[in-house]
Amino acid sequence: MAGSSRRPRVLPRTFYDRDTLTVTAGLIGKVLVHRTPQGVAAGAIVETEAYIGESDPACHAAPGPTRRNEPLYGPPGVAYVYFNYGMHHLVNAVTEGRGHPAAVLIRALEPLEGLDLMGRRRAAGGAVPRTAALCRGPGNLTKALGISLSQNRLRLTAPPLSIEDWGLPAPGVVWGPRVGIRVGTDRPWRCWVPGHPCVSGRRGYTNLSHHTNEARLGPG
DNA sequence: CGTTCGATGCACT
DNA sequence: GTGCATCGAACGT
Repeated sequence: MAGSSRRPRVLPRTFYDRDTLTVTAGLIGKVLVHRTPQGVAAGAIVETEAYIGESDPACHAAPGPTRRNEPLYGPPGVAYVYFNYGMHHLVNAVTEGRGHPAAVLIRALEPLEGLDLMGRRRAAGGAVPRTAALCRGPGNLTKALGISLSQNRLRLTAPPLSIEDWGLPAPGVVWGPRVGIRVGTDRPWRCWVPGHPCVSGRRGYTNLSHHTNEARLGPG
């Protein structure tokens, strides 16, 4: 089998330098990896959302260039991390870029490596979440992987923070409205693996497409 | 099962 | 001063 010798391959910048919805779906099944002195933490991406351009009212680029959203205007393949609600860090992969500000929010991972480390980071005095919940939700996955503003603007095409192809089978995906936003909710730019227990939202199987009328096989 | 609501810090107007 | 690309506990049905 040719695949048996396949080594993890870091996605090149050209992967991100494409239509954002293509990247949004393409990232499903790829692996987000953070290598730190504490150890390696990695998980397969199972849920993403696209934020595209100044005309998208939910995109941070909507007000035009500001100090915070500057990475969106830079080259693709870079991490855009920001701090929200006074306690959560959210990580995006910049796409297109170069004057066309857009990014893919990474919303959930299936934990693959460094589960103990993730559990320690998530517990923080409390109980350790079960495995499926370690990286469920954009705020939870950054905590589990140790991603904060220190990782803002890092290239995703090289360690310590990278997105890689580990040769996992490409899962089927569905599309639906983005969640957690108050504007731009009409755009079906959320992409996820239907029924996957690590997808955010009320329990894994409430995310089956037949429960979400707007869900489709394509973003429209 | 469902919905509401407080925590908490910072970018932006 | 306002409003968050959230989370989880605390409630109501």
